[in-house]
Amino acid sequence: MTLTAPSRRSSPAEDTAVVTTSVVVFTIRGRRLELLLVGRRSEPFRGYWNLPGGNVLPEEDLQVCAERKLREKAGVEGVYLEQLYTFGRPDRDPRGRVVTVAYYALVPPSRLRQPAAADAGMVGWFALDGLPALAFDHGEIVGQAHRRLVAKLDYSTIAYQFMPEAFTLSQLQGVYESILGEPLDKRNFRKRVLGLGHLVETGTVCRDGSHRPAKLYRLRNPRTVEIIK
Amino acid sequence: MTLTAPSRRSSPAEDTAVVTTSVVVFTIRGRRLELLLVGRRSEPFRGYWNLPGGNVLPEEDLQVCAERKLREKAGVEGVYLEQLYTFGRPDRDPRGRVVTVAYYALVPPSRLRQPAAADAGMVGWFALDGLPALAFDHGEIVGQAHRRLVAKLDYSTIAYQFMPEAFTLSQLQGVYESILGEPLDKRNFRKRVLGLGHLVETGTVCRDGSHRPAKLYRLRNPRTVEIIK
DNA sequence: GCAAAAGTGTTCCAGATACACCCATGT
DNA sequence: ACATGGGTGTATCTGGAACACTTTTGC
Repeated sequence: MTLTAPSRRSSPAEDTAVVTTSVVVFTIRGRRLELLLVGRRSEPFRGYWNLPGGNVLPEEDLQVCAERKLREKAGVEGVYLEQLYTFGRPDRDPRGRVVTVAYYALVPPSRLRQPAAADAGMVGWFALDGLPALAFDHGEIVGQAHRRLVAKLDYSTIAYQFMPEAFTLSQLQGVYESILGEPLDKRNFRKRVLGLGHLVETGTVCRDGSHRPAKLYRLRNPRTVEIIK
Repeated sequence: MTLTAPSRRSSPAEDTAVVTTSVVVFTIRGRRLELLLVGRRSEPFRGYWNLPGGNVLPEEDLQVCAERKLREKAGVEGVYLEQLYTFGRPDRDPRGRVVTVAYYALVPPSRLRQPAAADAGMVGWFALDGLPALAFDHGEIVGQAHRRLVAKLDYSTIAYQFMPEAFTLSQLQGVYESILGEPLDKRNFRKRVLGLGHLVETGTVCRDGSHRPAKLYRLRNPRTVEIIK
């Protein structure tokens, strides 16, 4: 039934697969939604880009594996990370059976290390609408991650995960507009977002140009994503 | 539960795992949401119930594996089946590293075979609020499946997947009430559901008691689940 | 004629949308 | 003084929620 009895599992390679995690790491830079890719240096798909990821270690939890990849490739920890979908087509990797548990992560641009590469290897940030050809089925994974992100925008507070500790309402609106790809009405946006009561004024302001300073806000409950409406 | 793990079959050399699928098979019988469980005849968790599922075959797609389990244990094909989440805690199976890709399925009660068991083995339908203790982390899987189902109820037409070809609005309302666990207003329900335009009258009626016959409806696009609003 | 479920409209309220001007600052 | 983004209120529309009686049938 669910599992073959241990006694019958004579050949150890039988019914096993390599399990990996891949992470779609999103950030927002310059009002554009971008994601992190890693250049492949070996076959298959040498010279292509793919998502950061790798094998799940024998005693490692799936989520922990994704966190590790995030640390190794993006150099960040403690950011929003959610399981997305599991990809397991038998032919998706020419080397053999590989089942990939995909995650997506949201990184505030303020948390990006300056050389985006943490460990060795070629890594780079790419605008979502301007991706190179991706290895394996990673294009499909990216598409699914983006759809999930857009869907969650309007029934949760997930967008706040792109924000630094303190931020202005205009910055927050910019994040929404970057993900949705369309402009929003300023007054309605502010009315709605303040009406939800998730934000509190810090009391400080942000002066960053020759114009009126903007009030800074912070989350009432940082680190939590709430379902709204 | 106190099983020793003498045959713990982690393969330290290779990062491989046994990959299985498990399926939370929902149906609605007698205005109650029920799901299919299989009795375990061997250790670990002998005598407990668990979800139908089993190893993914070497050349088998994950979804195809779930469909196969659905056929073997529930005796149904072609019903709604969606990937739910992947469970991979290193210690979730005392025999070794097992990564389970969980699915959930919705079966119209009209499609249930009379002896619910297709192949050999003890299987049974259980009301969601009255489940026995489940093996492994299957209780957690069921909880997540139920939450997903409830969430999808009000932004998709997923409930229709429980309906036979032709059905009355009262039957459809009963399905919603069973899943949500609360009564709905008849007029508002009918107004909303007819307003969406997914249903068409068949022209026939259903006489099933000493009262006015009910109009039968069918889906404009059966087999598809649409996102609403 | 009575029991039992089918069928049907209106009012009300809340949340979304559309829309334009003054404010505080740096140069 | 002027350029720049910050900040604010109202009228309207739309979709959801509350709510009770008539209709058709079987017995």
